[in-house]
This record gives sequence, structure tokens and C-alpha cells, in this order.
Amino acid sequence: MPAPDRPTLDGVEQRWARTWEERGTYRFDRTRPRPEVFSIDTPPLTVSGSLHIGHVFSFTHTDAVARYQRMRGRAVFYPVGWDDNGLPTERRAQTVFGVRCDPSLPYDPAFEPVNGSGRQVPVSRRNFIEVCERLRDTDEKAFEAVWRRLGLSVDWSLVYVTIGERARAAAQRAFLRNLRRGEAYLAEAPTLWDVSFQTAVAQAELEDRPTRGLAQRLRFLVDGAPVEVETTRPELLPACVAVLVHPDDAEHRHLVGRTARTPLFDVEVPVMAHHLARPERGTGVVMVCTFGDLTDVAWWRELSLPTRVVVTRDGRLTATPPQALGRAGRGAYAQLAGRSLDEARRRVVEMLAEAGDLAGPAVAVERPVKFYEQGDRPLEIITGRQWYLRNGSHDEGLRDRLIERGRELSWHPDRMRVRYENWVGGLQGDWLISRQRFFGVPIPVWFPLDGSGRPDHGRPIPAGEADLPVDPATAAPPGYEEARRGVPGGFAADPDVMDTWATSSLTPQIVCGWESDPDLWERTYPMDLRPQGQEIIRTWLFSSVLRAELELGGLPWRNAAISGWVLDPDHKKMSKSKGNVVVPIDLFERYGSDAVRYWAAKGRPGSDTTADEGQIRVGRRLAIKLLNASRFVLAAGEAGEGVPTEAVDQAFLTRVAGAVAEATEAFEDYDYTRALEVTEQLFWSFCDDYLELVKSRAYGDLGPEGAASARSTLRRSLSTLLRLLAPFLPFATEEVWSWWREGSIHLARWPEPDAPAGADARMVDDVVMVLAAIRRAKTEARLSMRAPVGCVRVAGPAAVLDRVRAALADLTAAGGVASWDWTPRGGEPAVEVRP
RNA sequence: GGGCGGUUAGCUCAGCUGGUCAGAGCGCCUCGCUUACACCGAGGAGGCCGGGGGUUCGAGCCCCUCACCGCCCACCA
Repeated sequence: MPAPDRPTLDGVEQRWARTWEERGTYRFDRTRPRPEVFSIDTPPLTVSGSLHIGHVFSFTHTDAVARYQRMRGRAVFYPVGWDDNGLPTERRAQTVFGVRCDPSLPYDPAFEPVNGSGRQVPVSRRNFIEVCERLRDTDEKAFEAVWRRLGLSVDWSLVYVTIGERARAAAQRAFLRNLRRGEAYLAEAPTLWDVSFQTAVAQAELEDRPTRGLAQRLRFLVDGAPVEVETTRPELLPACVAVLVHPDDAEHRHLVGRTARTPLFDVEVPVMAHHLARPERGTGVVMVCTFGDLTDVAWWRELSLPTRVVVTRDGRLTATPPQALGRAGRGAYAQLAGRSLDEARRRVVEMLAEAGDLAGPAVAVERPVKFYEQGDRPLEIITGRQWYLRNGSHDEGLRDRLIERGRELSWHPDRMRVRYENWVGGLQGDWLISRQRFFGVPIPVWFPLDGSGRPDHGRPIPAGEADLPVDPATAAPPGYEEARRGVPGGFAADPDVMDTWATSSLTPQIVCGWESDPDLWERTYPMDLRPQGQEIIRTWLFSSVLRAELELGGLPWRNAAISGWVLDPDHKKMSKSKGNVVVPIDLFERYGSDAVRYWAAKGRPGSDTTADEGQIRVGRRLAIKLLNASRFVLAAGEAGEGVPTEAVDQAFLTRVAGAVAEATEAFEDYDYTRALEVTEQLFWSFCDDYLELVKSRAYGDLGPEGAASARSTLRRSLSTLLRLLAPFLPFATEEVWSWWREGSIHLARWPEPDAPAGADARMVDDVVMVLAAIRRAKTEARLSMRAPVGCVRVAGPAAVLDRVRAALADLTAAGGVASWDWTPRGGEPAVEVRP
């Protein structure tokens, strides 16, 4: 199809997206051996949210690299996944369809969710999962449409979902292997618990939020003498099991070894020394409760303190008092039993005040409190039976290996490695992978029931690997009849599902066909690139390295590209709650996808970027300019097979070759931004300088030989420029390519830096210098660029004059120069223009 | 509390191992409807490179220190 008279970007996205799909342009060629493959482990996006500009930003970076590698001749394995597993989908199902899961209800095949508001309808687990699936299907279609519009060169036949069969099987298989090797284990331990979601959460999902509270001073008694203890959680006083001071605290260390009595509940607790007790905090004397925070857990463990539980899973005080309380204590506790934590806190303070056990007024304080990152109530710590996966926190050997893997991995940018090492070095405990939720991958395990129908958690019955994926809630374990479910001597399913990261951590295994497609596995694993956000280094990246190390003993990929944030124009991180989120589709409509991609690619690896419509406009201008310049080049006429003969043409091609070398080097280093900058600069110099200079000659005004040389150079340069820009502007470049070439530019070979022998690239600068001087003179004289000038005098070193004179015919034509005057001399070249 | 980034023209940002490194684009101003493009072209003005010390013949670039901004980690008394 020849170039149209008035090229336009309108409709290019729809047209080319369709063509690429029909022709399978980005289909992975799985006949290619591993060295010819470039495989990418893309982040499975949470489909329950909405796609925002940050996703567009980072996915464009990956796509630019993918397109570069494809043009380098690699078969690019570039699947895309949706994370539809877990809590976010459940939450959205609850709000969109107004349902709530009640596992005790029976399945209702006729149930139809209504888009709704108001009260949440309780439904069975199976109905709930069906609602989640329905929601997920529509969400995923919407996401895919955005990605196609953006022009991601993913292979859409390779889509995977984290709740899908393949992912469930892989997650369960990996878990069973972990179980067999003793890396997964069941333990009764203090657990961070979200009282809203009614589930345990892992360390990686915590975040600190500054939270206001009241610090109270409580009066304990040690041998009849009052000792003040400060706390923001007075309601946990009945759970107090010890009082601590720092061993070097001169003021308090005499108390160590003695016994304190708690106010109100009158329980005897030991006074002990521990180095984590901070003399400068509060009164320097701290009470340990089971459990107020993670420090309590550490103290409880290290000092072998007893357990005194008062908090229930729904965030209330237990109905019955702890055993340790005496008669007086029980009386006091009765006023707190069953109350919410907030109520109990207020009540216990009143009681303390009445009893005269408060040493002063409450002081308002703000301190960091741990929240589940998706939750809105502070986490509590309760004791429960949960599944854990070893992660090196208690195993120096494993930890060192994980650190070592982090060093083997190439990070882009390199400094991101520090975050990984910080995280691995700071792990507090093994990874808690069980969740008390519904829409997730079930833990593939049952427990035998004893004679009285109680499960024996010490002897889990693992599923058979051949049966995966399995839902223990509906399938019977190997060797059992379904009829024995729930009956004494029979079995019971483990009711829990896995943490969503327990599935996501296996994306390389899932997409590369681990244990299910050995041929694919051979060609794609370990993968080349893991692109992801910095905020999930501690979760996705770390857990992926861990799972691969445990199962396969090595890194799952060679490179990790960590993207930065997109900030709004006020330098705030974008978030829905701030209302500053930019919707990508809207930008695509207004500026075109290439323009948005251009803006994204200007964001350097790992650096934050501002959402700047000005930059997007520049991208649009670049795309339009490309269409117009290309039209001109192609309209100038065929070049034949001739090699450029004019010195200035050869000089420009040398410049082009230099840019190709630089862009290639940048891309090899994952620095797509530098590749774009180099290319962009070349392109504008091509349009503004070279093209203007040789225009007359290209038209044939200066004879056929010069015309052939110019046309050949124009076409060679254009071909190279288009290919250099193809990773960034896939639509505009493909459009132009289609005007004069067969096949997709995205399957064309990346250009080689081949410069003509003996050409001198400095000539371009010298000639442009003179051209610019002529233009300046015309502008200052308020003349049209086409206006003729009289005499142009050039003074400077002889070598410079020679280089300028080598393009004299072009300069004379482009500048409309009547005569020239040359003055060889040392120093900086100078140009004087006379009317 | 520890750590990692950042602070360069009004705005968004380049400036590699210290010596044309004071740059680009946007915006602004002026000029120009030139047969690729007015969704354009040409030209111009704009900065004591966050502050303060130091090293050096020479420092946006190295060292120290302070101040802001962003983020990560941290045991919430």
C-alpha cells in the first residue's frame, strides 16, 4: 500500500492490532532452541482493580525490550497473566454482587447474583466462587482490550490465570514437594490476624501506618512498691505475663528477679531483663502480653514465657478469663469479657482510674501500627495452626543461598538489589502460606479423623500428584471413600487456601510448563527477564527466588527489571483514594497509543516519572512527524541499488551507524530510554538538517547521479530509523513500513551499524553549522527561509572549509546562496551572511 | 532508628570514570503559509547546577556536613 497524500494516525491502533492478531505476528515459535529464545515472566495483574497509568508505564518498558529482542532474531516467549486469585477478587465480588461467603450453606444451582447494593446476601462457598469467576471473566476481557490498544506484543494464546487449572496444579505440586522435603510444615504459633477478613496474613503483606492512641501509665507493685509501666494497650493487661527492663538500666535493674503484681487483675509476673527493653521508652519498664505486638512474640519466645490469651479471632476479649487470674482478677475480667477491644480498652482505663492504679493522665501518642496492606483495622496476634514454608529466616544456610542468588541476578537498576538483601536479612519468621479464605488454591491435604472424629493434624494426607489440581473439599484422599468424609476414622479436608503469592511465586514454572510440558520447559526456563514493580520485591520477587531455589536449585531468571512509580504532577504517588488516577484509555483516545508509549519509555529503568501530558504530546508529534517525513522520503523516488556516492550522504550514514551502535548497546543493557533518546535525536537531525539540506538534490534538481545518492541515503536512513523506533512506536512504524515493505517491521531485523568506509561524520556538523548560520541571518532579517541571500563568507580551519565545500551544491540550493567566500584561518569557524 | 534515591533554566529531565558540562524538550518571545508536515518550520531569551565547608592547577561531577522531597526496612512500651 503506497503512502497516502495525507497520512494520519487515526485508526492505526485498531487496524494493526487486528492485523497482528490475524497474522500471529507475536506468536511464540516453540520450535526454537533455548539460546534463540527470549522469555519474559510478566507480572500477573490483579484484575479486580483497574488498569492505571502505572501499569501502562512499566508494561511499555517490558514491551520495548521484547520488541527489541524479537528484532534481534530471538523467539520471544511473552505470555501475560491475570492474578484473579484471592482476596481482591473476593472483595470485589462482595461489593459488585452483594454476596458474602458462608461455607455452612448448601450450593444453590439456581442462584443468580444481582448487581447490587445494600445488604450482602450469604451464599455457599461454591456459589461464591462462581460469582468470583464470573466477575473475573469480565474484568479480564476489559484488561486485555487495554493491552491490545497499547500494542503490547504479547502472545495472547499464552494467557494464564492464577486461579486456573495449570496454576492450581503447579501451586499444589510445588506445595506437595515442599511438604515431602519438610520445607512446608504445620505449626501452632502466634499469627498475625486480620479481624475484618478473618484470615492470617504473612510478614510480607504487612505495612506500618502511623496511628493515634493513648499512652496510659499503669501502677504495678513490686514488693509493695509502685513501679510505673506505660502502655497503649491497657486492655491486654489480663494477658500480661512478664515485666521487662533493660539489663543496663541503672534505675530499674534492681527489680530484675523479683515479682511484680499487675494492677486490677492481681497476677504475679516475673520482672526480667532483656536487651530489647528500651530505657528511654515510656517509663523504661515494659509489660509483655500474649500478644500485643511482634516484640511480645519475640520476648515470649526468647524468655519462654507462658501464654495467656485474651483476644479472639473476631477482635474481642475472650468470654472466659485466663487461668492465671485469681478471684479478684476474675471479677475484674468479667466486666471486659466479650467486649470489643476498643470498648475493653476504655473500660479497663475507667476501672484502673477507679482503683487508683493510673499514675497520671493519658498522653496522646502516634506510633506505627501493623496493618494488613489491604485491610483497615490493626492486626491482632492470635495463636493458631497454620501452614508455613521455610524461607531462610531460621536457616542460615538457606538464607545465605538466597542472598547469593540475589547477587547472581542482574538487577536493572543495580541498586534495587539492596532492597532484596534488606528483606532477606530481616526476615522474622517462616512464610505463613495458609489463608482462611475461599477463592484461592486449596491446600491439597486432608487429615485423618480419630475415633471421636477429631482431626489428627500431625499426620496430613497429601494428594497424589497425578490428581492435581484437586479440591480436598470435594475429592477424597487417596485410599479413602468419599463416604468417610467427616466420620470418625475417616478424613477431613484442610479447609484453608494458599496465600496468593504461593501461586504467583511460581509464574515461571506455570508459564514454562514445569512438569507438564517438558519440551516447552527446555526452551524457556530459566527465563531471561522478570520485570516488576519495586513494591513487590519482598513478595513476588523474593518468593519466586525462594520457590525456584527450593525446587530447582537456581534462579528462575537472569535479569530483573524494576520499574519506578508514576507520580502525579504534584509529585504524589497516584492512588485511587487520592482521586488523582489517570485512566489510560482516555489518553490513548486523545493522543494515540504511540504517544503514551513514548512518554512511558522516557522513564528510565527504576526511576519515578511524572504523569506529564506535555511529554505525551511530544510523543504524538514524533509519531506524526514520522509519517510525514516518511511520506516525503518515499515520494522522492526509488533509489535503485546504488550506493551513496556524495560525501555528505556517506557522512550522514556514518552518523546513523553511530546511533545504531549506541541504541543497540543501550538496549543490551536494558536501557530502553537511552536507546530512544539516541534514536530521537538522530531522527530530528535527519528531518531538520539532512533532509532540508538534500531536498533539492533528491528532487533531481542537481542531476541524476546526485539524486540517486540522496534518495538511496534517505531510504537507507529511513529504514534504519523506522526499525530503531519500532519498539517505541509500534503503530506508526508499522504503518510506514507497510507503505513500502513486505511483512511486519516487528519481525524485521534490527539494524546493524554499517558505516560507509572512509566517510567523515564531522562533515555533518560543519555543514549544519553553516546552514544554521544562514537560517539565523534570514530569521533576523525577517525573511522567509526560501528568500535568497547574497554572499556567505566562511572563515575557519582549512579542514573545516574543505568539509563544508564538499557539500557546496546542497548548501547553495538549500540556502539560496548567490556566492561564497572562503577565508582559511585558525580558531573557531565563523560564518557571515550578506543579503 | 537504619538504608536507598533525588534536589541542574518557569516545567519535565540529560549530563559516563572531575578539565568545550552549563545541555535537551516543553512552555515563553520573535519571525516565516518554503511543493513531507501549520497536529508545521526557523531563530531567541532563560540557570551563582539545594545551602555550607573541603580536596584539586581545575568540581553539577570527588569527600564532609546541613536542609528539604520520595521510597524501603525497623520490635506498635
